[in-house]
Amino acid sequence: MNRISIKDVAKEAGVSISTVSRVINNSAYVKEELRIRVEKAIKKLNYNPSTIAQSLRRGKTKTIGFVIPDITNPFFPNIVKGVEDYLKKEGYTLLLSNSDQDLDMETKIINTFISKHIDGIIFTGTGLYNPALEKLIEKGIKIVFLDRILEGVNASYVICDNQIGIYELLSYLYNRGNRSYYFVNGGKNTFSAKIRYEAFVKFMKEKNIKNYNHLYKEFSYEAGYSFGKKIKKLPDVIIGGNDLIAYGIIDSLQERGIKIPENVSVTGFDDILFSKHYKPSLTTVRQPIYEMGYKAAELILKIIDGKQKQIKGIVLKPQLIIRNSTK
Amino acid sequence: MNRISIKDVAKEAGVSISTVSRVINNSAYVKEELRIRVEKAIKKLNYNPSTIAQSLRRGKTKTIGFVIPDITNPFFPNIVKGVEDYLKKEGYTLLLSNSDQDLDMETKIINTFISKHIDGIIFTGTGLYNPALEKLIEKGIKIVFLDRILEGVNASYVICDNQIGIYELLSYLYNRGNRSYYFVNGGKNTFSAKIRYEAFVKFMKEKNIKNYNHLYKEFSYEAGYSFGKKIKKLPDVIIGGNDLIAYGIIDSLQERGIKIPENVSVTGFDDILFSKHYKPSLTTVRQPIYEMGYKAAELILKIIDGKQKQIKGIVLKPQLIIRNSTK
DNA sequence: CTGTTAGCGCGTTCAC
DNA sequence: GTGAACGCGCTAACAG
Repeated sequence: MNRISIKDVAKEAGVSISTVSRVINNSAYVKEELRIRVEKAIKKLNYNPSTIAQSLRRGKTKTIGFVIPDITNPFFPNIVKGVEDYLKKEGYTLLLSNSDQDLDMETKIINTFISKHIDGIIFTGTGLYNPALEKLIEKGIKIVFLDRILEGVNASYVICDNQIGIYELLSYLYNRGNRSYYFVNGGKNTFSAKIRYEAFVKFMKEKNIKNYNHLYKEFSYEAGYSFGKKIKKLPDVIIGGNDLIAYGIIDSLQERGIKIPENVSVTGFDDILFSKHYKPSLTTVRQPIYEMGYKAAELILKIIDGKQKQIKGIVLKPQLIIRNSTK
Repeated sequence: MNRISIKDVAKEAGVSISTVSRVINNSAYVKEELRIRVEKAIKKLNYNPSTIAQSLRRGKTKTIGFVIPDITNPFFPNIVKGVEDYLKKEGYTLLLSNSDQDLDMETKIINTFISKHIDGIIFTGTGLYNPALEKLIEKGIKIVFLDRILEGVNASYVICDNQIGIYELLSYLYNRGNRSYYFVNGGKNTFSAKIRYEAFVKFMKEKNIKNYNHLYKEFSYEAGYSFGKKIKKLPDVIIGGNDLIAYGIIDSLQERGIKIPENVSVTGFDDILFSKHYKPSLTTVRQPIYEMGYKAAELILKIIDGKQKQIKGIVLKPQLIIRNSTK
């Protein structure tokens, strides 16, 4: 249980602690001979510098907090991976925490992060405005919003262009002759659902389509499933707010003997891991999930390093993926 | 950018920093009046105690490191959730890191963890022996192995009883009249693959089955897919080393026009999220994934608190899940 | 080029 | 019951 400190190394090497510090950080020239002695001592004692002491001293922790709603939602692992990969590359540590879609938990996490002196935070919140965010800004902790923007909070963000995604999806379907649409969307107070809804309505107006419906439910398999169980009159296309919803719709319709895409087309949004293996494979809009995480990490570090002064929004392009759930 | 420290609070409240400290930690009685003044000051200044200063002082960080191979593998999100949920409940923080199945990365992570003074580590490694683990033990950092045991390392662990899982699966299949088996397994140097292989062979011997094959590949969809593309003579059952392998096998066989389970039964292991929605839905062995994480977190904290002195192995029971990919 | 020293924010004696 | 002072491990400024 004996933590080895810089003192022990100094003693072992017969130098002062500052010399050890210099060797560790390569912060000043140290005579070859001493450096070697220090390095040997470090090896011998199995010394690891204490990050927490360094952080206390430097006033920076090289740690980025990342708040996500739920890691078990298949959308997030890849985004986390993107964040982590970039941060690791830059010598930063990721502090990840699930908010479980709960505002209080979100607040708690933010406070923990503040206590832990994180240098910056990447925020994929529950979708509702959280006053704790002000505190963050007040303390000078940098923020990047990821996958959603929060009204009233003026901060940098990385999102995917949902409007274009919906537009391309609908254009494709429209050009193939589909004329009636049902949009089964995610939760009403989420950024993604709202923005997709807007893009949907805009397209309907643009093409002067009257035969359409829209419903806010939830971004889950079950939401899609329960919808598919009940729907009476089938439109040409059912748009799932995300892939999970589409899966649920497909399964419930198939159980009712309805054929996809022969009787009705079904689409998703996200292109998560299994969408290409679904039966039928899912026509959907691919978000560059990993890249979104990667870019967000890149952006937050830029802001922290002062290389990015103004607020910046990065908007990534989605990609229409045509598979076998549509005709 | 002005961090508020205990000093500021003390000044604001007109007391000494020790009094503030006592209020924060409830470590000694403080006169009602002062306590209230301190609490007011904390509120007013929006003060959060510095965890890193506390850690430095106390010599404990209330942080647990968790090494996993890859968060984008659908097996892991739930296990992470289990770990995180328990740790949060106990006021601990989780430090998660992906090793990307790379031994060097693993070592790097361990060193980072040591530098960060984690109090304990939950370890789901690449499967190969890592000398850096000795260092951990040497430093008195507690370890719990999760989902795998490492030969030669004497430490506590939480695993699922793979043998029973395989046994029950095979018994079921055998009792239904299946007599020839092909086991498409994960990577040769992983704990899970080895132990499942052993259980498989044991059963074959026990029932005196001669008509069986075994192959070490990889725990991935692609591994299963490439196998299914090539296999000539179909056995009664193809056992996938995990669900992903089974998915790949199913898809490739179906593409060849082979019907499942009519022409051949296919099984998996794990019961990840999509297995119940697969087509056909997958017969598999469910591991209590979330619970494994939860128990591991519970165990590591027990060890840290000194409530668990001896090395302890927790073995969770799997559950046979019969669905439509077998006959 | 190297050593001495102050202090980052906090908890914990030890006096009072 | 409360405050002053020390030190956790480290870096940065300063002195030599």
